[in-house]
Amino acid sequence: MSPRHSAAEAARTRERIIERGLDLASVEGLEGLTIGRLAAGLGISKSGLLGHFGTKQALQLAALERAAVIFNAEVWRPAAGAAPGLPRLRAVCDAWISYLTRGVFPGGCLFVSSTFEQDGRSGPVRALLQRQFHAWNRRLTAEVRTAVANGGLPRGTDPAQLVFELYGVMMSLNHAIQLHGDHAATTRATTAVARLLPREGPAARPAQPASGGKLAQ
Amino acid sequence: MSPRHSAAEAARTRERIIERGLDLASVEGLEGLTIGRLAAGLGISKSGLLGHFGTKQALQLAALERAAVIFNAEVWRPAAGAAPGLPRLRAVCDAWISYLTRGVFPGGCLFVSSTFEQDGRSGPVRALLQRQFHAWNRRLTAEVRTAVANGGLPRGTDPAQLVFELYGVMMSLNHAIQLHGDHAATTRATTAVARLLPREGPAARPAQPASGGKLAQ
DNA sequence: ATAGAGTCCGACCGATCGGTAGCTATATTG
DNA sequence: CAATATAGCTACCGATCGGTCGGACTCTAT
Repeated sequence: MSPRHSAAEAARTRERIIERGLDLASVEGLEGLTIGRLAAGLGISKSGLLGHFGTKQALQLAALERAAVIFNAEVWRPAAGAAPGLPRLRAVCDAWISYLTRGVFPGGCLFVSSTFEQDGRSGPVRALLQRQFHAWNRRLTAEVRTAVANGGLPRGTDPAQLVFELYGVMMSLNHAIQLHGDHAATTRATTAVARLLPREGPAARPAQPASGGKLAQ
Repeated sequence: MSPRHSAAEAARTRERIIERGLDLASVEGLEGLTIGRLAAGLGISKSGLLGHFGTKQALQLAALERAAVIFNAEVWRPAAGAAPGLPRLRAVCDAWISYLTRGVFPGGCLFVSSTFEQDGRSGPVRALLQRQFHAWNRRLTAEVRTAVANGGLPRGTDPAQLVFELYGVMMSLNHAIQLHGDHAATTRATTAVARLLPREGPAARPAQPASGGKLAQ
């Protein structure tokens, strides 16, 4: 059969560990990602697994880095082709909602669950999470500023405020899907985003506080 | 000294366990609420602690019930005196924001952290969380309906949509405070709520998508 | 052909997990 | 005062935690 101790296979083993680890972590949390269970699920030994990372913490960090790659591919890349400013912002939100609705991670967005698990602690894992959120924050904020600059959003818009509210929509969506299995929340998230990112004409939409009835598809 | 084995003292011991357990759980999560650490922190033995609850799960459930009492006292009761409908809704949101900002639980709102920890699992703890969220949901939704009925909110308002968005604001606030220590988020949450719950005249406020500049104090 | 590097394993470590058994000390009840 | 109930203790259980160690094995470089 295939060689089981070659260098090429080792890289693939590392991949398998991280991929499976992501699924496990999104359900059980970064702390619940235990080496024994992960190894058993992969059919390898604990020491064989740990040989690739050294410590559990290194494994957690590797999982978070990989999660960022996936998030980027799922949420940012599909929107990268859109025009800078409001159109791209809307594309990002569409992809973001789709990413949460499809359940790319079985236990919900790994960053959301990890955040609420790691806040109140300290150490490299929490520090990495902070940096990752900060980076995503800056990307979104910059895009909002672009939208304001080229007229997509009204001049008085506060970028940090808008990003704060967009985060809220996505967290509420993640919560509704994961705890209640409520898929109607996808529509609500879409509606909320549509109200936060109005159609091109700044004065075109009266923007009811919570638009009911038929949704804005 | 004080008797150490009386029935009256036992009730107080139980109280101490739950109170300390709440603090621990809000930081470490409901799973990280381990019997050994909790007992050590209280200066009692594991078996002495477990005698009050029987199992860890019973302790978790007791902690959640108590958390609901505290949440109720912090968020609902201060607003109960306000006029039904929009005024009470605004009072609830004010109290809610204050509750999150003051850090009543050191690790952030216990329900928020527990939710993201327990989703993807099953069992009585998750079931209780679902029921508690559901109950709070119904309370908020009913209040929104009242506000619509007595003219505080525009007629087309979708209660579930509005509650969904309010949840998002609070989760985003909890996230910003706990992960980033960002207290400017309190102002942003207030701004977001002010836009979701407009002043009495339904057509009085143009409702910019993300009000910048001076905040609505 | 042989030496070295790297992969993976089984066995094991001390610590901690949730939980149990049996006991002592106290409070309450008669 | 005697009997009962119970709060809390020490000591312990099997399971699992993250992690270490030495060796078996495969590949690669010389």
